[in-house]
Amino acid sequence: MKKNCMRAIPYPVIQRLPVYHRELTELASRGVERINSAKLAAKIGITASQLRQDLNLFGSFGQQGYGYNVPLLLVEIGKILGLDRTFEMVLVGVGNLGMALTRHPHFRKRGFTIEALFDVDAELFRTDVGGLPVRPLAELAGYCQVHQPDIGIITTPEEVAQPVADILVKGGVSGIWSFSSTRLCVPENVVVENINLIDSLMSLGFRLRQAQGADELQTGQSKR
Amino acid sequence: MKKNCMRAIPYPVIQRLPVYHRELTELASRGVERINSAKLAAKIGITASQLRQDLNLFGSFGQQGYGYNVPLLLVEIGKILGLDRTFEMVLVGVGNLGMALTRHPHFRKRGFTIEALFDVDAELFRTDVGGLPVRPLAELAGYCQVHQPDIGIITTPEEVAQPVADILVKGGVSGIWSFSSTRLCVPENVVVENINLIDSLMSLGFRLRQAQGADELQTGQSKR
DNA sequence: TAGATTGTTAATCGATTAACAATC
DNA sequence: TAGATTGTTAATCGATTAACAATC
Repeated sequence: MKKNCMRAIPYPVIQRLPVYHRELTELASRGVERINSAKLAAKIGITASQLRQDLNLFGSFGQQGYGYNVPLLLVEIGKILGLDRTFEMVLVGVGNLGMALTRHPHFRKRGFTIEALFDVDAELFRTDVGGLPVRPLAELAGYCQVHQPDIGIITTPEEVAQPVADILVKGGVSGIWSFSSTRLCVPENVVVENINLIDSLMSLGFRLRQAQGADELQTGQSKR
Repeated sequence: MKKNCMRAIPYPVIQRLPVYHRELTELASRGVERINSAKLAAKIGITASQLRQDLNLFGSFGQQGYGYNVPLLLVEIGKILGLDRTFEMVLVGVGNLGMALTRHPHFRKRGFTIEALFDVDAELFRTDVGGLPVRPLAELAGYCQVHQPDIGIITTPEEVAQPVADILVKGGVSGIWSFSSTRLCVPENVVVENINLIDSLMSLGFRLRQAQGADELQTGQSKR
């Protein structure tokens, strides 16, 4: 019983979908057949209301008085997430992080495969990362024309993130997974997902201080 | 003119603070002396209202009719983010990602320094990553007692993320920067910042499909 | 002073939570 | 059938945006 015309899904919901998928995978692997929203939500750390609200954006997968069938719900969420297809990716910037991502085995398992690597450093052209040759950046545009990758991964230095994004966009990728701090300018039909390590660390630093500040207040050692 | 007692800062605000800091750093480096909320907000891609609202959670840093003094605001936000201090970190799990993070030069620049590396793989004990020796995991607890690191970085396989977190918590870290998918159970005084690469990629995949679905609708090629 | 722009209050919007009728 | 639990509507909460008086 699919929902109508798929209105835009709120970003917070999108972020929870992989979490649901992982939890259900775990349950299914343990042979659990059936679960209700209260228990599943508790495992994830959200309310049952929110879980049901989220699922019902996509359809009605449960049954009153019974709950949800684990394997069935797992399949449905997999479909929603597009795990029934594969995404071809190219990676630009074969530094430490780029290499680590290339060698990361988990992406392929979920249907995200890195098909080609690009860099400007001629030293790297001889090397081989995770079984893939490193190609000159100059070949990126041509490669995209021929192979039509879905996603471009940007792990370059800041200064070239935007120009690389431009090449990828011209090359026709539909999505960019960027690890740079630069807010990329791309046409609105291109989706950008950003992972910003420094920002994440700075947020952590802030919250750390805040927590410690709170501790101090509790122990009566406020700074003011 | 500092704000009173620092109520809990909403997480969305915390996430924007590093963005403000970066943009101001850029402006300052170009020698810009003064900026108003409208222009700064436009650069970042938010509303002027939001920017002013955010800043005023921490104090009044601007001046009516003038705007904000760039170097001054930069310093203030640096203080808010705790960039006037350093955070000592230990990293557990010296795989591809762990090594990449260790060699990443930007963290140190912002006051986040990785002081020690731990792993279970005896092969690694001989190697040296970014000038640091890799120590046996068994030494982690002892190391924490002696050196009192602020933050523990977890880049281990999923299965050991929680046990490692437990050791770190016992060792007295105030924050954990985790790259695992496991939702870590820690006492509430310990702050966890999670970066989940697979989830991020799956979100991107979903949005990609959604965007492509929308395109199809536009061109009249809906699937139903 | 007049113009610009903040700090801050009020209005809107969206997401989360609560409640409950529908129904398996 | 009676009990359980969903799907869904209504209420609440929080964050964003708009508006404007204060003021440099």
